[in-house]
Amino acid sequence: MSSLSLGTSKELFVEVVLPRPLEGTLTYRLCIQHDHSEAQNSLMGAWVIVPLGNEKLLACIWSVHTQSELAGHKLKSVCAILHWIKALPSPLLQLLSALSRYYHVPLGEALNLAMPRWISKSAYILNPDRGLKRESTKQSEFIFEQTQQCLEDLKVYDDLKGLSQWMPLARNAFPFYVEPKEWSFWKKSSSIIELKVPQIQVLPSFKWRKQDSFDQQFKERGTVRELYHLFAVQAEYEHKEILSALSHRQEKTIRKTLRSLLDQGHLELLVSPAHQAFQVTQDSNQTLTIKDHLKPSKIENKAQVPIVLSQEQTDAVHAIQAQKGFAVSLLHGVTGSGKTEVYLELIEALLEQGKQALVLVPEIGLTPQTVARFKQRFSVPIYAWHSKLSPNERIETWHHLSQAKPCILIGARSSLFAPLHNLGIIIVDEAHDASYKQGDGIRYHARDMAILRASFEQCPIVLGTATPSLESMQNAYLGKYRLLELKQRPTGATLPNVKIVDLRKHRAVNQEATAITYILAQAISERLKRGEQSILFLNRRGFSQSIRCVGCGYLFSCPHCQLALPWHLKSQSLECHHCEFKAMAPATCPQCSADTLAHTGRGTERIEQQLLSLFPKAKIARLDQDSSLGPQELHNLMHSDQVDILIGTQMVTKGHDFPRVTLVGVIDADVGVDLPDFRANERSYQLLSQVAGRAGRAQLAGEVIVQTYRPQEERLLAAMSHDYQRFFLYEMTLREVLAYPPFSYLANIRIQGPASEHLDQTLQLLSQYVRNCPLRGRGPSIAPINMSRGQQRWLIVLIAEQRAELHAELNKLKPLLKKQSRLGVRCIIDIDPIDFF
DNA sequence: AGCACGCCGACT
DNA sequence: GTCGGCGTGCTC
Repeated sequence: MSSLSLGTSKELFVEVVLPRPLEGTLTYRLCIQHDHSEAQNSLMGAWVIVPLGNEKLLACIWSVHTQSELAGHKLKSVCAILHWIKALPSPLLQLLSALSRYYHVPLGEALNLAMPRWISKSAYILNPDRGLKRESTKQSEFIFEQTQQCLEDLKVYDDLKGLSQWMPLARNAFPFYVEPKEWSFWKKSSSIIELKVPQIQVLPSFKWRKQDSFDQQFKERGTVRELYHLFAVQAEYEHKEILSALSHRQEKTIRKTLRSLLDQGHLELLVSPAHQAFQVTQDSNQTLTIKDHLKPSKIENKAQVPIVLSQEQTDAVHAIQAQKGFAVSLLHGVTGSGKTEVYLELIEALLEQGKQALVLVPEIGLTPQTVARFKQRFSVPIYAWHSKLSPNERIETWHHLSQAKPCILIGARSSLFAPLHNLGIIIVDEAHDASYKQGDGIRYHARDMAILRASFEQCPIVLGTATPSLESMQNAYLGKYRLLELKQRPTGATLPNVKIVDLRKHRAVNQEATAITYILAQAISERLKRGEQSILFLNRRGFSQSIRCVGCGYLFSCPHCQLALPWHLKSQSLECHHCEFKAMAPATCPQCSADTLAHTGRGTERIEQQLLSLFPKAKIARLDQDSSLGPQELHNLMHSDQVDILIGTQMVTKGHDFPRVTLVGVIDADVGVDLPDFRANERSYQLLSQVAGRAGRAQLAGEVIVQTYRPQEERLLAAMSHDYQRFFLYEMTLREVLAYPPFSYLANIRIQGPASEHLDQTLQLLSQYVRNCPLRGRGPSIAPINMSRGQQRWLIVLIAEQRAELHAELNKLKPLLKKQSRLGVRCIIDIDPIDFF
């Protein structure tokens, strides 16, 4: 290299990942000022602005090199390093890379998962290209000259440049006055560029440059004079401080004066690093101030009563702690066996070592309760991370996590990609929960990615669940995971009694309440008398499954999805649960015009109605997606005894602890098992187990009554006898015979788009592929759920005995899918799918 | 993804 | 003769 004049400037080549569906990285030039050997390391994962085509994009540095094959060729340069956003930690880079390969997603798209996208509005940076030579069409020469002129006028340019280090500034964040005309000229002449980048709060301040020589003018005129007096006391003020010190003046006047002082060179503009800006902001309902957590952390156990773990719990904690570095533990404990105490104990030990903990929970719904529980115990900051965070909360959390101080992050799927810089443990709570699998976009499984992240972080990971997925349990038996069992409830509560009611033999209690047998009604009535609570579970919302004409058999179904249309009491209409379709039900059959329409099947709304007729004096609440009951509200209602009977869908099975519930009734234990999905049994088992666990969690003994048409099925019997082993052995046999996971590996290919020649062509090509494919394959078959507006959905399932085979085949197929995708036919690869619709 | 380039059909 | 459709390929 020729330009090593003083060794102060060095040219590097950086591989950059851009948020575009590009498979790999692109190479850019980067000049850094000081030749620190660390510089190269700190650049890994750094956030930068780079040019791509006509745009400037936020991107991430993947790797740094001193040479490149592409050197000498048309390489563009990095515009700016956004040094105030902490670089992605390298385990996260590794995770994205692995995810990209595993789920067959371009690296650039995977990057989106970890991008700091708290974009507020447009931000502006100085154009790095300005002053560079442009192609000499007359027009651009003209603009070039004008720009030069403009910059001459812009005396504060150096200040701005110093400020910027490419700091993006919103228009109103400029701390001094900018004429509207001037602003628009800057924009037109490309002196500044509009960007969509993560924008942070900027804390500009002003410094008086020449303290000794004050001009006469400052002693005379109003605002200038006041500013002079201000700066006589202290050389430097934050912009905000100046505004409040001169609050009797108009803000515009102050900004104008500041501008002129800047232009004359009396003032200097400074900007605090962003993370410092966040030290002053503070969440009012956070128990700790942020300043507190910046102090050397003192981890104290806030629990008033010392927590005594049972022998089983202690053993589990020790077993997990005995393993060094990366290790997966499967914590299998029945509901109420105290898994959370194990988590807390493990986390506490790691916080003491100065580490951070990540706790994954299935849905946002139960985050507040979990957060509360953790806050009760720990004095370190506890952050929640979910899609409903406001941009400000997101920015703050991001910066706090980056500080690498001990803290706990509790969040759903996406918190996996949060920039924790000192991760000590990952907990996956309710690890079997299907909501860990992302259902759209990048269809990753948070449980699996959590394991990968832990492996890159070299830290332990705990999968906690009462009903492990077959895959997880299989891995435990194969020795890949450490299996830890919690078999007892430390509170001493006994497991509930279970009664299975065969619907083929037992009639409904009366004509009004067709869904409730005499046995169940009797049990509810007893609870009412004793002042105890009951929960009734039915995994189907709405009033009825649909409406059928008894005369001709016509069934109302969704015109888009071809699925039965559930009828809703509240809206008095038919509502599709898969698309937006909604319609009023006519009084007569559209097919035979008879008035013999009748409701078929039953949903939670109908049960609610039947219960009201059966127990007119009882206080009844309903919990499902249609009821407006919030988690907090429900909690209050249940604990203040304002509810006698709670009826709901699977929402009632999650996370709650209601000590006064002594009866759980399952209205129909067979809902969902007839779906064309090999995991239907597993799901049903998990649901039933959870429901059964709701009864009798405290001192009062619990009872479970299950109504079913299939009292002999293993999923039911195993769930009711709290016998996971029994279910596991039974279901594994089935899976092995049918060669389904965990005995094979699946991928779905979803094809969707408007009906067209391209779609036909795609299907043709793919069906040809499936026929010649060495893997077992099904399809393309039309998906039962079709989308609205003439869209079609088709599905291909590929089944392989080895992971490697599957990936190899998909890699072969990918170019074709990509090509068709650009023809308006969306082709999506879904690895380890959980739904087959 | 966005965008430019390029190659064929219907219009001032 | 051009405008504009979309199929194709590239972006450092």
